[in-house]
Amino acid sequence: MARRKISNTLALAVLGLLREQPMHPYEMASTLRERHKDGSFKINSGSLYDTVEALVRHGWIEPVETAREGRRPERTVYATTELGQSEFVDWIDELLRTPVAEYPKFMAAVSYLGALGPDRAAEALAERAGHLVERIEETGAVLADTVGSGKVPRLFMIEVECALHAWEAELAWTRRTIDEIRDGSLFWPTFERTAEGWTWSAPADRKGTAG
Amino acid sequence: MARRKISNTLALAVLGLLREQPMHPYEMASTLRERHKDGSFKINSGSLYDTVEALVRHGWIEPVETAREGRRPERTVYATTELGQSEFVDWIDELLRTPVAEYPKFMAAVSYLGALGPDRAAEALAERAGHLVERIEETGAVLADTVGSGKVPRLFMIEVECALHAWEAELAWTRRTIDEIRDGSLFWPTFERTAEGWTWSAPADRKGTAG
DNA sequence: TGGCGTATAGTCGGAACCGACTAATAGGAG
DNA sequence: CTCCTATTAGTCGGTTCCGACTATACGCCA
Repeated sequence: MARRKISNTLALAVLGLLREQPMHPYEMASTLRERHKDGSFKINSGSLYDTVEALVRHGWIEPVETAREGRRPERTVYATTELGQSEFVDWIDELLRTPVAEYPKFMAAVSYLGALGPDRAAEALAERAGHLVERIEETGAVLADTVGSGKVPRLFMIEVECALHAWEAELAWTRRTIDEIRDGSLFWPTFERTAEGWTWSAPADRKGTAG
Repeated sequence: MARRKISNTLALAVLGLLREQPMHPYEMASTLRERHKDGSFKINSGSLYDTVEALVRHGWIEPVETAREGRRPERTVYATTELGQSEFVDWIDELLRTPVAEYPKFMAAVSYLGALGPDRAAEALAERAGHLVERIEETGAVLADTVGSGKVPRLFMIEVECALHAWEAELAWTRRTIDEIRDGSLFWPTFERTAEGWTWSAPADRKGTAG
């Protein structure tokens, strides 16, 4: 399976917007922010203009007008091509069907949870849990104010619900892990170097060896 | 809060490994794979060597030996410095405490779920659910074979449990959403351009408009 | 014994990404 | 009316990242 020509999902957002109307890049960025899509797409001016150029190179979008108001910088307005629209749909389809490996920073840190020792680890996770609660509340408020009040159809913000669900799961895992650390059910081994390699202390008289 | 000097978490993995023993980069990569840490860290030879160089530049690790066997390419063996070790712990602490925005591809695709239409969307999500089930089963088998059989302390693979939990949550959301699409409880509006902007069809006689 | 596949170890050039910067205008405070 | 800030619009250069590539050595089967 050949890799996609463009992999930055910001390009997906651009194609999605241009389905509605021709637009210039700056307007794309502000529209995405207005619609709270900046939680799903990393909007960065530099990347955005690079992405738009790449889309033009592949013939998925094309410039339709370059206007100038006063002596402000020129604005180039883009529109999608038919190729762009069909690629848009195919791309979404593929992204939905096939899970790909992601490498969240949190997972990396959890990998070395042991390095903090049980007390500091539990404390750090507790702080994270607090931040997650805030984030979940804020997101809930946003949903209430948009979908909840009927301003926006639910389908148009379904990804926010999805993210919310993911954070709730992370919060649940975090809390459970804090409890397991505190009540000792997550055993905390200690390392030691021996002649044959590494040894760690084990609960219930079990001894393990590696290397 | 100043940004970290090194942001690639692969550097974290390197620091973690060198805590045990001096090593050369190739060995780091194979050790990480052996320990199933390649699900939490994106291991890429190019990035790895770049990362190691960056760590040396910052004084977090240092070369301790350059050996050569036969006419094979030279191997440079590295060890951590004390600075490196303290940065390692601080970095983990920070990553655990502070959630940062991540932009998974799935979230991007879900943002434009509407573009597929209800039938294709449900079908695509169903395929994903199948892949997730496989992945969850495989991961469960790995855990059973390592932690379950007492070969490895649970703490050393805790991030695998964390990832498993996240996939299970994603699977649950995916299944729920498929159901909601199929039974019509996730209403699927249609767009139309009017003089004043955009209009979408709404359930129960409600009409929405956007600028 | 010669040829093929795999493991070892690392290099390199280009693509992608980022965020600080420029520069003009509009809007409000005093 | 002038100064200050926010908004609009986009540019640019440096860093990071990636994966295809090189090159040697080893095992094994025919």
